[in-house]
Amino acid sequence: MENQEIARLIAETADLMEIAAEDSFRIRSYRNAVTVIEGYPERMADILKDPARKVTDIPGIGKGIAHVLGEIVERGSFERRDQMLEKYPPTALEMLKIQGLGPKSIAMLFEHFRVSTIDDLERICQEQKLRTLPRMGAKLEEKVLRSIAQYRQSAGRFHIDFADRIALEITELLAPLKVTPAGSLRRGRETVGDLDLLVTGPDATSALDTFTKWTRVHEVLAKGVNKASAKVGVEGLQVDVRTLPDESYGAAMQYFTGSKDHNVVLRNRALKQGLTLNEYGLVRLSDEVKVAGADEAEIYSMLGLPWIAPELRENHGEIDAAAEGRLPVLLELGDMRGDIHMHTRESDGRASLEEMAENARALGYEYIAITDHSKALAMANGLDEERCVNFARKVREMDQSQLGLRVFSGLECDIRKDGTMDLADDALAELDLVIGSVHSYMNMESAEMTDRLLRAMECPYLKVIGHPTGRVLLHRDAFPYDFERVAAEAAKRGIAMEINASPERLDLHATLIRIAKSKGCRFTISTDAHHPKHLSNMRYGVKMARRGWLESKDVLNTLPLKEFEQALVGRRTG
DNA sequence: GCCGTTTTCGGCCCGACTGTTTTCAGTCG
Repeated sequence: MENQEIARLIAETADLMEIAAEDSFRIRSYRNAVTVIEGYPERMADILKDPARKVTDIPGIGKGIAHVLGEIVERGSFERRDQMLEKYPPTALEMLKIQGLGPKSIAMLFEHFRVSTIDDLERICQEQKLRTLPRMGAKLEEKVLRSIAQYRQSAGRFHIDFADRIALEITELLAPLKVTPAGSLRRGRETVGDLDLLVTGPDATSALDTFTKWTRVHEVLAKGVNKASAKVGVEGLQVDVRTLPDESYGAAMQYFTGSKDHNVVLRNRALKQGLTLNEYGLVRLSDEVKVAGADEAEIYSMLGLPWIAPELRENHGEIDAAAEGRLPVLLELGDMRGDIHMHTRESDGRASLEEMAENARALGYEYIAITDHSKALAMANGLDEERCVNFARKVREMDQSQLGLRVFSGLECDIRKDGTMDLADDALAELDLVIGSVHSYMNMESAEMTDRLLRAMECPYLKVIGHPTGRVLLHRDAFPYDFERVAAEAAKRGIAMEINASPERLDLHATLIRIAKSKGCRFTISTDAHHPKHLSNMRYGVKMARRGWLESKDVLNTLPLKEFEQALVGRRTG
């Protein structure tokens, strides 16, 4: 049993305990254990097996959780979880994802109406019965119905890092066969509906057996000679594995990478040249001779095009651009020289400045900026003016030579409701880098939100707009505002737009990146890491930037240290 | 349930809003 899985079982139980109104501190301990276990570099199952070691030596794990771990590893569940599931059906957990409802309301709904599924909940709202419960009314019914619609829309889709992880696990499972993800994962879409994996190599057919017998496979949907489909993990991501002969590998990659729209245009182009393109190859119509198939680039080349990066294949002008030789030279992960949005224990991060720096250095960066939260985020223990100034001083006085890379003092400063910054100017002036972010009042009218952001940009110390649309993938939509106007103003003032690389956000997305670029904006790509392991999420931000047609020169944290400092760091009077 | 001890139990993060009230519980971040 993997740590992720163990953590999930405990987290679910904590949710159910909250609905059951159990002791909140006990629940917190469970939740704390979840984060510890998720982030722990060794498998809990292995530590439990080793008589020389004790899981209780891990901070956050005491006797109680140790017992729980033992039970989980032994039989896949534990006593309190079983008790909770007796009381509430597991579908009750789903309802926690609906905005406006918390554990108390869910418990009440269950008691009064036996509501335990999203469908039940929807019916109760439509029948206007929710409002008959104490402290609930028509507005809440509306809000819940809206949230249900959003929830349904995102159901069956998965974050990119999850799909990526599964793809990697299957690649390892099927080694030494060559496994390549195609589909939306290869194109770098921010969420993935199902995972397409192409497999080639000698004896590829046995790969289908290995795959369908894999312990993480939950349900086999179909299995033939060349293809198997299965739901993987309890999350139920559908994975399609196809085996292919070498000679059509390139054609299959091209075909299954998509997008559908890109492929339609490409096949039409082929037809005009007397060729037909399918998943087996590019074939000349006149004599049915296959002219390309093994190599993807060769297919594009035979169609008179340079190879087009998968991230661009959305039929958003990339085929014309390719034909006319004006494809961008896309940014690459290796171009990134720094990560300039991350948190430490000073606010809501999980590691120290030194730990973050050490891990960033291991990734080859030349510099980072530590940007903890400001005081408006009380729950995140945000910094007030005094702590902020002290932090800047501490960074200035630090002996950075030990760290092996340059650390900038920064802040992710809240943009308040009225567009003013959460901390006073004289405090912000002490910092190397100020990111301004919206974390509250996200349901403002578009015009109001536009004014708020324009006003924020009047602050002379603001250098970057953090996660500019506030979306949380599969959970919360972007807040509306006049993006073009804000982007134009940012460009004018030399304020960069952030591409937040967290797989939960990936904000900005491709369309807005292209709009912002057309307005003259420059960008930063950062992970918003709250833990050293999040630093590797940079690759998803880079994918998003590539989907937005960005080149290295568009992104400020590709610059070498000295130039980056000149471009973005330091005091400016406006 | 964990931690850190003043070794046997008390402390553990909180401010603000929202929708419902008519003084505040529940949700959110």
